[in-house]
Amino acid sequence: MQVATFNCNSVRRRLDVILHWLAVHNPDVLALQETKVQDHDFPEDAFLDAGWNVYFRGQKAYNGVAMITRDPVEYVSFGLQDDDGESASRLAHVTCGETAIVNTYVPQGSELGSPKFAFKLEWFTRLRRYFTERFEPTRDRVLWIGDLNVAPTPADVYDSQKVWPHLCHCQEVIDAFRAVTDWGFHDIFRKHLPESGRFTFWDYRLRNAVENGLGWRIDHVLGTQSMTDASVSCDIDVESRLQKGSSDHTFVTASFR
Amino acid sequence: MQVATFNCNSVRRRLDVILHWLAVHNPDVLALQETKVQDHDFPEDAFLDAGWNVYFRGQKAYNGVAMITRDPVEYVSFGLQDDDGESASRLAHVTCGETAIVNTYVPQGSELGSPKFAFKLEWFTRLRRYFTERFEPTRDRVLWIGDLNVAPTPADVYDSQKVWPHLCHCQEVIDAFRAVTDWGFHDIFRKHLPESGRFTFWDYRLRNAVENGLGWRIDHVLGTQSMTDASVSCDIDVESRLQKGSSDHTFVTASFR
DNA sequence: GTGGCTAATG
DNA sequence: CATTAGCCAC
Repeated sequence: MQVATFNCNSVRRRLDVILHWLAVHNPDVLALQETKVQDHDFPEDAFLDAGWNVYFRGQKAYNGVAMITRDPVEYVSFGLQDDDGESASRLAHVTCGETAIVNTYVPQGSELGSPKFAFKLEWFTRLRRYFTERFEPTRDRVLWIGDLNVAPTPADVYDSQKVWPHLCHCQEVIDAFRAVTDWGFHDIFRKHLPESGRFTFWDYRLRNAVENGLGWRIDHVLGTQSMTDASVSCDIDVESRLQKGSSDHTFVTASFR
Repeated sequence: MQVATFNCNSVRRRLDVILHWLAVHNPDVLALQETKVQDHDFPEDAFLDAGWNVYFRGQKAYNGVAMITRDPVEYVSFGLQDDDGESASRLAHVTCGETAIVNTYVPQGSELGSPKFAFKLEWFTRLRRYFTERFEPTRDRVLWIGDLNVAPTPADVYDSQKVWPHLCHCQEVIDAFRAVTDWGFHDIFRKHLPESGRFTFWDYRLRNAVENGLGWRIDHVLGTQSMTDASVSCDIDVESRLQKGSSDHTFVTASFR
């Protein structure tokens, strides 16, 4: 099984990029974040016409998640389900055979110490509860993927000391993230690619950020023990980020036995 | 000599289209309207690097004219010169050898009877004065080209009766336009292509307008008697309008002995 | 429909 | 730098 995640920064703007990537890589599941489109404007037919199944939930201008799958899924839901549906455009959950895949777009947090930052911290807490209430880490095959807006170690940022403390690289956020992983997630990406300098996001505002290594690893592939054991490789499609008309993030792929 | 006119609807958006067209057609002069760019943002280098000379005057968001020439010109000026420079982004005047070429982007007029409509009518009056003060129609080789925002005869609109009275096809505007041509301009386009249904502009908002013949002839090539006598052919590049990423107008070309 | 503008977000 | 929205013009 091959699973991928991509913060596409507008699914409409990135439609050709995504369809091309799907055609070349033919994954079982592609998880998208920041689709930035309301459901009635989602380019559903473009995916259906290319032979994919697509499940999505979005809102105007911000957020939005989608799952593109080769086979229809047995289960799909959106949101943390502890609210009135406000989180629907940040969490998509599908079941493919024995595997649950939870795709999240964790709030970015706006500014350290801001209300949105508090909301981000809470979001990790709510997400931990989401997992504890639904799964048993020693029993279930669970993948947590997506744009988690956290670079959890110094190896995950181009210059940890320089950026610290940052929205995605500060103690509070790392602790909040760790509180989720402590439930029972392992970093599948790091199992296969332990060296530093492997990034998944480069700010548009930094020119030649990719060439100069000015990136962040904030898009993740995490899994329970059984998923981690079953994983055989991970990869970042850096080339795609170098194309013009690309998202500021790129595709991260994981393969499983 | 080959001269062309093109309302490019943003020279920045249309840069590739224009450079490609220049490379293929290699005209002596290409007159552009609606460049929609301030001078400090005009893509001058792109034309210079391709071996062209370029003279331009624009403003923010609206209007803007440019002359692209194979050889440097002996004279260039902008505007009607009866104002504080407000008309500079609607009139470019160059001299190439014995020939004066005046490229205008006549005000569209917004709405029948509006202040902008009155401004349009005035503009033709001011333009007649521009010609009378500078040229002698029986002596001088003068070309008047550009987007004149007038379809002067029923043959110049897809359905004259249906659209009448329209900003670009009503008695007042036709009379104002005729007052200029009466000074001494002949319709060089019509000398070579007398049949109706030859259009240079198709509204973006009408789907398949070109295929359905829903166009207008509002981009013109007019000349004094000597220019008209020297003219050998005219052509509209309809194909260019059918490409995606095209302007709503297309290129009109005239060849001279 | 397709431009460009401003403003906000990231 | 690159999205979105809402505005305006043609």
